[in-house]
Amino acid sequence: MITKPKGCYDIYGKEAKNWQFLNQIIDEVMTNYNYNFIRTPIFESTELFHRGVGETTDIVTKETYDFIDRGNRPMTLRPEGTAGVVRSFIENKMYGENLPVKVYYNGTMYRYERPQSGRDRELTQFGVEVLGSDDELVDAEVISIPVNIFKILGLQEIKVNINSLGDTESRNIYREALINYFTPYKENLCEDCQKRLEKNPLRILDCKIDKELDIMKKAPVTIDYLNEESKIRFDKVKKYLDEMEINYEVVPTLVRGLDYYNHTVFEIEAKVEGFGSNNVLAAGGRYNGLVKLLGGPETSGIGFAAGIGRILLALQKEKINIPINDSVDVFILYVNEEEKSYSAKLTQALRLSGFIVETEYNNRSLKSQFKQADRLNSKILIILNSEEINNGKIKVKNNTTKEEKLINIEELIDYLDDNLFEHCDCGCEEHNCDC
RNA sequence: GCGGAAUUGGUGAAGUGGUUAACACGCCGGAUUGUGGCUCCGGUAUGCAUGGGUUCGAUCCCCAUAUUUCGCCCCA
Repeated sequence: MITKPKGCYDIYGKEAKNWQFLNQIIDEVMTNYNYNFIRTPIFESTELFHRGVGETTDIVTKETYDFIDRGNRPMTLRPEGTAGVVRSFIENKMYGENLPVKVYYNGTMYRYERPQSGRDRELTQFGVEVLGSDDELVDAEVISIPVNIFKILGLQEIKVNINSLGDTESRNIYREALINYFTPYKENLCEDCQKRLEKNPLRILDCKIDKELDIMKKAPVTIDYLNEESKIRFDKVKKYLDEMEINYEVVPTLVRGLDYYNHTVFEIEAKVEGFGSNNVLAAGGRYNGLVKLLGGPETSGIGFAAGIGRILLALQKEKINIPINDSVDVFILYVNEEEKSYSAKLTQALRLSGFIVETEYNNRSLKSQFKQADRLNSKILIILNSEEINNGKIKVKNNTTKEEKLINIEELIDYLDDNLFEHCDCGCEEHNCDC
């Protein structure tokens, strides 16, 4: 048997319905925020990701899907969404447009990692990028997007963590302070942290092994190293979040892995029991240096990305029922070939009239067709009979009330309207109107 | 890249070094020869992930591979 590649998943059945529902919410929310959809290639030149992320990190050296195309060009399946969007921004000279440019994407990303709960090799993320504004209001707005989406979905057990890394100057001073602080205690740190001390000292604060050490608790905190300007900036972001009535916690140990982040960073965690260790549903931050790094003009940027799979997992763990339509309006039953032909004609006509129509495809017994109609939650049954059809009649059954009627064929649409839609008393022709 | 656990029909699973691999759900058919969701009867695995090995014989023991799962590293 040929199996799917490691760390990839088939989405089908009920899960596909949940998936579509979530995507619909995302589209609606992004419309309200007036963000435009952007679609960029699933693979880009390898250099884009290497420059954006930094050559030496583990990410680039062992965690991307790289290949050489037939024209000998080094290519990489995109591991994240930001680099492609920023490339597009630069290449299409969007910096000449009305700024800021506000876009959102929703697509698959590829990371060559060891799969575990909440971490796949092919993952789907949606995310936003705002390019061309350094305003604190944008920071707050970007954080509010996933918060609002989760609120609409009904997720309760989530937590918003924010922090500020400050501008480049603050960040560098802080980094030095961390190295100076930890170096005398190097022997006390775990093996991994000893390596981190040189490679990525900010990450030491995140360490699961060393977090109980006293030296951790007294370690320098980002916020104390912000210069005056960065501090004022961060205060404004918090003020706007307060105005939006968004609950958050300032977590000084929250750092992002990559160098291009500055100022605001945030992540939203699922806190529901049993979620596992990969519990960050959405994460992002400000990256004012990235556009320039990738060859564009000095342009501020901020964005976040959220994993579709993890959000669905969180919904499942919180036992939130997603309202999906798993019923059909009409199921057409038949027995003989003449009736089957009529079914072909009728399904076509009803579907074009906007009804959800099912019929029998396996020539099963009438009894089985009734069972099948129930399995599909059919609201109306149409039982075809050659003799009745030839007399211009058709048999219909309301599967809720079990009331069965023989009606004239011309009356069918009216019958379906009456039985499928609740009519209001206002006399208008609309179904389910709000009056 | 490192470590632990798992892998039996469409599904949930029981089980054993030796002729026909429980049970349940589901599905199909029949009882009811054109009206179902209850009941009863019958049917339903190219055979226990794949490839090697040990053995007279392996689904069961050993090794490898694949996939899944839980952690570590990393987390864009």
